[in-house]
Amino acid sequence: MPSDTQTPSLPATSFAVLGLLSFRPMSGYDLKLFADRSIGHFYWSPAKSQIYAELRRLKLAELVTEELVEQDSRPDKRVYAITATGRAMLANWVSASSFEQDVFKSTLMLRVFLGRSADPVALINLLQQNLDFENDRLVELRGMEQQCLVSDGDAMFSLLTIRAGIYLTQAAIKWSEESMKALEVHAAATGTGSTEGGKTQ
Amino acid sequence: MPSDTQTPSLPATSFAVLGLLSFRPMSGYDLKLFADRSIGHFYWSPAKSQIYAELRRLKLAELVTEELVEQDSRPDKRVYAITATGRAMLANWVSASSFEQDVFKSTLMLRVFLGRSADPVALINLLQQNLDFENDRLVELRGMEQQCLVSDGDAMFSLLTIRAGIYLTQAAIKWSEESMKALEVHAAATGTGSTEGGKTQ
DNA sequence: GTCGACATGTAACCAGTTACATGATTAA
DNA sequence: TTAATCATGTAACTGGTTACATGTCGAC
Repeated sequence: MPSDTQTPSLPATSFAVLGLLSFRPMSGYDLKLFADRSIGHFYWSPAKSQIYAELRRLKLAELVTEELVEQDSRPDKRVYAITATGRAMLANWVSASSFEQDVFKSTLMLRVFLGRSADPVALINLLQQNLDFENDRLVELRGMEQQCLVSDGDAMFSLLTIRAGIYLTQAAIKWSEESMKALEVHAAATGTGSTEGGKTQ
Repeated sequence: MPSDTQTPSLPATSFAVLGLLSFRPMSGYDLKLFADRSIGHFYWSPAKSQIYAELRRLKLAELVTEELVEQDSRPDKRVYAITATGRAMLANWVSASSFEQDVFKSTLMLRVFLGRSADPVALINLLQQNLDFENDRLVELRGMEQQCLVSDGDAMFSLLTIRAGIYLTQAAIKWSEESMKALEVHAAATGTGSTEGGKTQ
């Protein structure tokens, strides 16, 4: 029936915001906090300026309603709630029959690819930084995984995305370790780096 | 010595192009082809319009030189070559002491996170699509890995980035399979999908 | 003569970020 | 009074994409 009455084709970001509002009505401020600690962990966190922009757009498209809530112990705020149309649009987008390619860009990988133009030791340092970072991230994700496991109810979908983060992080850790080893062998073989003289800066 | 005589702070894309030119001089057209089959496999492939734009920028910054090459069997072309300054800038960027966060955005993960708003069966189909895609990709990467292993010389850095792709893809495959299973159990438990009546569209 | 590879670009647009700007309320 | 949290936005910019536009040359 609805076929293409309208397909303004909103970007994924809009659906991210709309999707968060499907959990409960929120203000832009709340949304930013909620986004950072939910989809922020696997996807990304839009800047607050963008969240406010998305809310205006969603309101214009009548996918959410805006209500001015006056508070006495805090500044007034605008609370947004998803509409029936919004829920329908959301369900439609989430259950789409095909999906966009992932976007993945790693300047670390680019640097490694261009490694012949670099000091191997510097590259090893970068990989160590990355390893530390990914290890921390893994601990954090493990904590979140536990929280999901003890909670009941809707936690399943969160759990799945956390698991994605865990597997991806494990892969990154494995890669960093392996690459560091390879570069150490390479540095030793070509005699670059620490064995060499000064060259501090 | 050079400290900060200039740090125009070019984006990673500029260094990607500059880095490719460090292998050999190329035209914009060549660069696009080369990018797609090198950094395109792990990082991303800039649109050709952007490559030409980057070349203009790099030329302006005197990191590359432009030479008009007249051809008789083909249209004339502009061939770009990295300069000494360019090589220095590149080496500096590649061996930086810190690096930018990876950019990773997956609308599939977003959809899974918002899965409670969707038909589980549709979600399972999406995961199956993803699984097929990642499996193909893994085969492709394995092929590239073999090519690196049989070739000698500079192949090491390529090999490392291919391995990154392999580990990441394996993680994605594991996740897709696991998530599909979880969603099937969920669909069966809540009685959504195939057991239900019509609801074709 | 027209198709495909080679070759280079422009214009319009859009998603998204950072920095800036404002202001209420409360607790220290 | 001053800092922190709550709260909402604007302006300027940039990185990047798609669609469009143009043209050479060789092969069929």
